[in-house]
Amino acid sequence: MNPYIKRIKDLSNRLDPQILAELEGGFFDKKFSKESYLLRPGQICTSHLLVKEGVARKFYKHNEKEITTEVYFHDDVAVSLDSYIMRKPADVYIEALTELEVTIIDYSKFHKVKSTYSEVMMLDKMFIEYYAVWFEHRLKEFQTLDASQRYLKLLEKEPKVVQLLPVTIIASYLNVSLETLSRIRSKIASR
Amino acid sequence: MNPYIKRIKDLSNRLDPQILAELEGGFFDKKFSKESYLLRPGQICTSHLLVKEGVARKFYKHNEKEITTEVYFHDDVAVSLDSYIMRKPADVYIEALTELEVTIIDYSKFHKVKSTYSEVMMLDKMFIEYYAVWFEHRLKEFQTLDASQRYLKLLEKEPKVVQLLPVTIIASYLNVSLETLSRIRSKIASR
DNA sequence: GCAGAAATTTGACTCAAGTCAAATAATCAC
DNA sequence: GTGATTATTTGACTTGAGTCAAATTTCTGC
Repeated sequence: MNPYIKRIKDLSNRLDPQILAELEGGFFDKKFSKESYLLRPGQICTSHLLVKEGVARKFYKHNEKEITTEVYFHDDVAVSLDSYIMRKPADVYIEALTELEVTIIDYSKFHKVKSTYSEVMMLDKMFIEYYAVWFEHRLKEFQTLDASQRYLKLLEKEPKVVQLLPVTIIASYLNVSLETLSRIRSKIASR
Repeated sequence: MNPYIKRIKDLSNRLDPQILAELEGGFFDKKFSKESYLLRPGQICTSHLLVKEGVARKFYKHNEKEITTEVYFHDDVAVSLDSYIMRKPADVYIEALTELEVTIIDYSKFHKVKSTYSEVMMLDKMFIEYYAVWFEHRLKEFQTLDASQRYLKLLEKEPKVVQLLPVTIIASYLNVSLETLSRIRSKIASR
């Protein structure tokens, strides 16, 4: 696990029991079936979705083509930041790639607890910080690496994505065509 | 000005005078000469730099090539998020492109005020949220637009960048070669 | 186990954008 | 102003990655 995420988790676990109790009042669990959507364009994203079991992804459509921006596994948080923060309709889908179980952290309840306890506000801020830095790195990958380098980096940093997901989705995450990804893989295999 | 940034500014102005006074104790102004660096790789970024006068940019080097990630004008905040948040050595330069005057917001002082006043923590969080969403949009531009479309979008969203900066820097911001940018411009001019 | 569907690979061709080199144009120092 | 330096444009060529089409492999349900 990323050390910053680990720090956020540790701090969360050490919160005052009183606060934890209040927080959990705003959590509830929900199951989604494979291929169903947790969020669609046009909806406002009013919660954070903490993945308990299964795999999900976020993607958007551009000229009929799907572009996957994130893949979520156990303990990852799925959210359309843009929609959640700006309180405007989302332009992305969040989709269950398998049977999925999530904990839903509702905005309004969470917001109240944050305003009361600055420790919670701080944890929320740390989560966004992590997100911002993650985006910065991902942008850098697109600016500096070609298709095969991006694939190798993914293999190194997120092997689960490569192992568990179909080529279509891996390709859309790397922003290359199916065919190119297939060629990259065969070239690597033949080395 | 972006509406979310406007909201942050309005809220800042409406802070309790007591808080404002404490905050300003941690601010100080500094001048930089053209082509000097406000931050270099290896240094830890321990402050936010609020531009009062002049233009600056952030860039990194990749295989000898400079890649400009952001350009800062009056009222923009320059910071290496990665270094500032993770408290680790930066891998970017922040450079004065003109004579430059900035207000330096020191980490440790700012941190103290944030822990005391949750309104300030909240404003800081809003700033990061803005940053994260900005990065998300910029990433999307690289994933969906070709070189000329990126140029046209920059012209539309940040005309000052195109008007005030040399082609070298505009090209490195769009992540295209000098020559390609030059060809894009001549093609657009001849329409 | 087999037919049909879906996913993946391979081939042939195209094109956006890069590189290297040379030519202009703009800017600066004196 | 003039020559020198720097910035920008133009030309010729190369290449990474896309598209469309066909072949092959893998996965289904029955």
